[in-house]
Amino acid sequence: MRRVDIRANIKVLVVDDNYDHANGISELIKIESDFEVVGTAVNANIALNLVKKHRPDVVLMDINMPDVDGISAIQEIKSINDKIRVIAVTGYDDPDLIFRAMKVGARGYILKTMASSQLIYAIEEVANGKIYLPAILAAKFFDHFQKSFKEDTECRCDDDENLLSYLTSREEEVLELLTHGITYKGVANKLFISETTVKTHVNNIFQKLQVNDRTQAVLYAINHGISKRKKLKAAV
Amino acid sequence: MRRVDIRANIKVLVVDDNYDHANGISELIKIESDFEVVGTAVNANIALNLVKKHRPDVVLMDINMPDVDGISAIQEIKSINDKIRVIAVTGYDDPDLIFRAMKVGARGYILKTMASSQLIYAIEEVANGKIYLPAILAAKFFDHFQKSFKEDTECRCDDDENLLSYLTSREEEVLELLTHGITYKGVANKLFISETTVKTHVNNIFQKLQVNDRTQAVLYAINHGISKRKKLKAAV
DNA sequence: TATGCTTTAGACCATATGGTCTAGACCTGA
DNA sequence: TCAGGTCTAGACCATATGGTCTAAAGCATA
Repeated sequence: MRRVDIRANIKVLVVDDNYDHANGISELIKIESDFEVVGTAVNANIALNLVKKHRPDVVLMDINMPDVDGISAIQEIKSINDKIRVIAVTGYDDPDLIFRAMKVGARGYILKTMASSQLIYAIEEVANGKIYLPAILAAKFFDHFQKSFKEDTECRCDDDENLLSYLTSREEEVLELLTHGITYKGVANKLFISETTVKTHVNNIFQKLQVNDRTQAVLYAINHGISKRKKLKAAV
Repeated sequence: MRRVDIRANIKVLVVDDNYDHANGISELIKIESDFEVVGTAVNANIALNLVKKHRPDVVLMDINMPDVDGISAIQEIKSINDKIRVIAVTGYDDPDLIFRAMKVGARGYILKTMASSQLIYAIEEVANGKIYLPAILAAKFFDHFQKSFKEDTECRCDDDENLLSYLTSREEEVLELLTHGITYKGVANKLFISETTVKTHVNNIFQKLQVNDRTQAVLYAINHGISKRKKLKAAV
């Protein structure tokens, strides 16, 4: 398949709440590329209708900083048809904005200040299944991405060296069962030991985790990852 | 500052559990670039020591698929000095592996099958604060990234069976406090109501959630996202 | 106005839970 | 062999928790 064929087939929808901007971008695309502009929209509703009607390959979605609905609009477009590629267009290179746009499914992020040739290139790349995220923006995205996980792990795992590590294997077993919400009697039956033994274990667990009751112990276990999958399974 | 100056200043540490690979890569870097290879390591411990000793700008970290410790190794290096840039080197382009490597702080991801010129380029880019993630890998990364968030929102909200919706707002409030692991007395104080009222609410909660004790109720609340519901409600 | 739901709160009782102590059996590493 | 940790399990006691019932006050709405 020749390059020209691919280009010619790309259907683009332009969304920008500023009517002049929307038209300007449309014109620019028509002049500087072979893409087919299937429509321009000045708000999310029109955009959604046009998406349903024309099934564009790529949507250029303006996301204004103050009125952040562009993010939700991306989400809605993706929910109509997940295969439609969305490129976020904005004047802001705020890391969190980039992060949120990519999170909800944008495949590209371009600044309005960038050259028009970049826009054309971005559309082509994204239409071909690639990600368009210029170096500076990629760096900001990953900074934010990594920071968000760092905070996550810091407060969950390596904070106080995870008190869970002080538990013996038997105690872990008991605590694991408690996280299913079963009683001492239930634990005793499951482990084939007496109820008083369970109580002994549980008291030791409380000591080690520095908590006062089973609920707190269970919460500690879940928050400090006795097993991340168990958290999801956790009965009831 | 001239380009050559920058290149000459880049200190690289090579980590690969295969001794020959590690040396091979080191030699390659020495021959094909002006970077300074400050050491090669065949395991995480040696790597960490060399990191402390030489403070490299960039660490090329081999992460084997079966023995995924490379991920933890990246984490440890970042905890020693967050400014050190790590590039993950591996034979696998598994989306989850890419995701996890970037998550813990890798600034680049390169496949062993890629050309040596790419490796040199990657080191330079990353040393200069950029992200190195080839188009194909970026696409895989973002697919995984976006999917993980999609599942998150889907599995929590779409079960309209969510018994939490039957709770009154006061009951939700009580349950929310229970998820912090506090006692009836504590809840009573926080809400300025009597302990017996709390008990009444709690009993009603048990009925509605079809559980038998507070632990199960708390587990239900967590697994069915009591906090997320609030956010959604507030938004509407 | 009447009905129903929510929030409040009490009584009464049974049992589960938690705190503390002691102690035997078993295993392991010094 | 001995010390120390783990797992087991009992006693005893205080209190927190849960089950059930009743009921008043406030509020919405049909």
